[in-house]
Amino acid sequence: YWEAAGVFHADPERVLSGERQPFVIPMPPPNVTGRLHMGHALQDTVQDLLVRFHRARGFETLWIPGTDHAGIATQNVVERDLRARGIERKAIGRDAFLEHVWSWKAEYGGAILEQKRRLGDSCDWRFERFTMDDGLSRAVQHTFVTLYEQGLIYRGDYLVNWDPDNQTVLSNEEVDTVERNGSLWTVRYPVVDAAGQDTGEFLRVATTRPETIPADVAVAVHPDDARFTHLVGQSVRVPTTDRLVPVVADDVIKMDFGAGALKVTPGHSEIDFEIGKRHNLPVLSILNADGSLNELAGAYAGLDRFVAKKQIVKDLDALGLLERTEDYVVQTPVSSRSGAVIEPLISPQWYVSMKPLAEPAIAAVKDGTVRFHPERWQNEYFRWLDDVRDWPVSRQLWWGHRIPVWYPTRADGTRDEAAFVVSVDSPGQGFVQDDDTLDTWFSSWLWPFATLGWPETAQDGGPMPAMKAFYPASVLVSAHDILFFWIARMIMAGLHFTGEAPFRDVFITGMVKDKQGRKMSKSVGNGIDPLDMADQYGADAVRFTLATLCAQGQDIKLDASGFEGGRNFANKLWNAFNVFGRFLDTDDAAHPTTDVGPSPAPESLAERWVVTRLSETVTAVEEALAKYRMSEAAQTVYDFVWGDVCDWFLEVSKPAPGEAPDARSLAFSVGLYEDVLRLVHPFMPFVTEELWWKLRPRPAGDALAAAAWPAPRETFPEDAAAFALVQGVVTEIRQIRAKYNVPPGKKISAHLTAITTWEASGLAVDIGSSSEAQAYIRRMAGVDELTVMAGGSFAASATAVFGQIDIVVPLEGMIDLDAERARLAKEIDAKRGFLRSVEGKLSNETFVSRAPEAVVATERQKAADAAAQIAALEATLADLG
RNA sequence: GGGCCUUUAGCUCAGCGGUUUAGAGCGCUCGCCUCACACGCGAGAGGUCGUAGGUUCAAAUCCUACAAGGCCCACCA
Repeated sequence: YWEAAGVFHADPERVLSGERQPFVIPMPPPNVTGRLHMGHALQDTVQDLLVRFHRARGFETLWIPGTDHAGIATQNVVERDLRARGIERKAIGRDAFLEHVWSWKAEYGGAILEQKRRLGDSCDWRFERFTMDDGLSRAVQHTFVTLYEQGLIYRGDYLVNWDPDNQTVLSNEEVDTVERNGSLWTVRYPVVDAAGQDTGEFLRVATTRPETIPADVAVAVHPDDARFTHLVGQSVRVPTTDRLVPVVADDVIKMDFGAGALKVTPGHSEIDFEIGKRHNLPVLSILNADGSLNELAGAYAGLDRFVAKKQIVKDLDALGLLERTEDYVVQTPVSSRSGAVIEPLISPQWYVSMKPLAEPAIAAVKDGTVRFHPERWQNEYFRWLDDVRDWPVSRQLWWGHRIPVWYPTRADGTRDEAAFVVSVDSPGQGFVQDDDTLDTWFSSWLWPFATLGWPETAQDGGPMPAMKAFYPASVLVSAHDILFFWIARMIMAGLHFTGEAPFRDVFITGMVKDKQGRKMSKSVGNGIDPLDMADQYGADAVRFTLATLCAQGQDIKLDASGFEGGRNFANKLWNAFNVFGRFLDTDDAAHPTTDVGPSPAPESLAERWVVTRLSETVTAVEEALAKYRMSEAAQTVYDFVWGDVCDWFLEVSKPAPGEAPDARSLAFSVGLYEDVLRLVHPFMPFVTEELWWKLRPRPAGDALAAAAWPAPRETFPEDAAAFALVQGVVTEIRQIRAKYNVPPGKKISAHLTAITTWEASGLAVDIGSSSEAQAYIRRMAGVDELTVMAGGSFAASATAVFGQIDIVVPLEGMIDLDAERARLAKEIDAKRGFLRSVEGKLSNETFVSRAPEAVVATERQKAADAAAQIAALEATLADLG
């Protein structure tokens, strides 16, 4: 219904005309292969909460949905799928394979967004984008060419992280380091003289990777290491290959580690690569793309790297060159995708120069253009950007944006790699395109603006209307695991290509963990499926519970039973409606047939109290959401609905058994409940929408999802205080009843003597003359005979009379005059101290200028309240005197 | 090796630029199928705020050190 009515549509015109302010969230696009997990559910709950809240407040609100083509992940899924049907990717070739991927995408690619709709995500689905659709693809090509022209993309032979399983390069961020049990071998390298003869001396080298020995080009020692100074400049014989390599001195060598000497293998190790550059050493690469050894490895050629390792150790031992084998925990790099052990490998790849992009991105966060919530994540962000490395963007995959680089073909059919042309379209006949595709993040980093039409331009040459109206976005909601992959890069791309940061706020949610604090994962089987939970408890329950748990920045330990709380709350909301709703005239579809009319002004004490509480709650929720305190907002709503509306308002105002409410109070209840539904709707859209239609007959299209946030209502502080006093008296009497085991149905008599402090402290409540207050007390505390004496005596008591026994019980805490004076004096003292501190804060210029306005206003209010309370307390004390 | 986070009730956690009696949910105890709701109602028990110092009229909150647990980054072969 919502979607059919276009409730979630955002219209650029309303922003461009100045009619409305925009509020925009770009949804982090999930992988097309993905299935909704709890992390999505959490982030979507937060996003939808913010989106519905702003929509209700009159913002032109746009939540842009979409999916990511997810290069490696998708290629693997489809490849596996095909293999199960006996089809090999390489056998069918690139074009046929891509056709399979596209048809796979057509069939299954929409699943995750469907799942998000079940959660009630209020996206404008007309804006749905896919990172490989035409528009985004053009943006990607354009970006690559532009960066190349600006000198920010280059091709080079560098050591890359090679995944032999997927046979592609990975960025550093895609590589995890895990500890594995391995060995540290000490190997003897025979020292040779100038004539190439063994001197009989050995240089001992420690290594965890003996399979790379055939690629050694030197042995390095520390220049200050007296043990080896005589060897520097000499040569050693590389075991198993008998090549002669020099001994070099380099101060990165740690003298106290292993044997104090390092075998230098620039083709297969990062530090060695650096050492090699410093000493002008050649680079030997002995690995094939699939992880087997090549012909340079001599006898080991063709063996898999792990087999070769064992074989070489065995051979070294046989040659008498293996001195020692120790158990050793090896820090092993593995692919975060495939789990394969990563090999550092020399290979030609395309790189983006990151330093020039990083500098403006750092500045944008330093000067507050982009703000992180919680703030501490900016430190992580700076740490990464300060030390950012160039980004290898080419991937040896078929599924992705093909690199817009073209090579001329020579007469013999080979390509001239040196004469490449960088261009979106083919330069013409005789050119072939680079085989590689771009890293999947190379499209996602353009997401906030490429989804709005960038780099297309309007007729007048300016940005497209959607771009003009909805860029930059308001907030980005994500978890910290893609801070570097995505968030930082989006900020860089936004600033570089559009001149503006792509969003103002970044809200980083915690990660959802299992009950024991472990990451939820398929392999461990500890995941809780949000859709199962939605089936079991309802989507609203899932949403509300997640909002409740979404405290700023903390990871969330989730237990499936937690959703019961959300379910119970939804149920409470529903049942509360019945208290008055069952008195409405309805048709067969349970929809009201007559309108009870506009909500009348509050009359009774309870009505004036509840309206006041509503206003306070609305303000509190607004403040909490402005600060991204989701759990606090949810808690505030919960307390108001359950604690105030249900436990008190409905209990004191509902009709007695067998009676019906009068028309006026029914109209009041309907009006109040409408506001309650407006308030709860962003958290629980489904139940509230359903109930919305049960309150009044409404014209089609008058959906709650399109309705306004509760309008400010008049507040009645004195009545609110009076009602609070009634609550206090009721609670006191209930305690007495519980203490003396008075049966619940038994009516008792109560005699109250009001004490002066109530009056003097500004709460001028004369229960004795308020028949309303007395009625509430009778009803809520099970009292039939109630007598009240106002003022005069400071001894207050309630007398409970039941059966044959009379008991006189003092109302606790209200009798001892001296204690009362002391308490008052202490309270005045504390209040004065408090007032001093608030005034101090307010006179602090940095605080006043830097804190949000709402916070300063709250502080001023606190000061005013405190001053008033001090005056009241002093009056009371004087009165007691 | 650097950096960050956490430590508050039996459990999971709030507690925000220090100030009233440190809160919630779940669990627990007692009493209730009271005509919206037992997915509920009423009343309760339960806390040396990790430890030790310091600043302050005042500290769970700010500072220092320590302890325990977790996370991120980094080229000890």
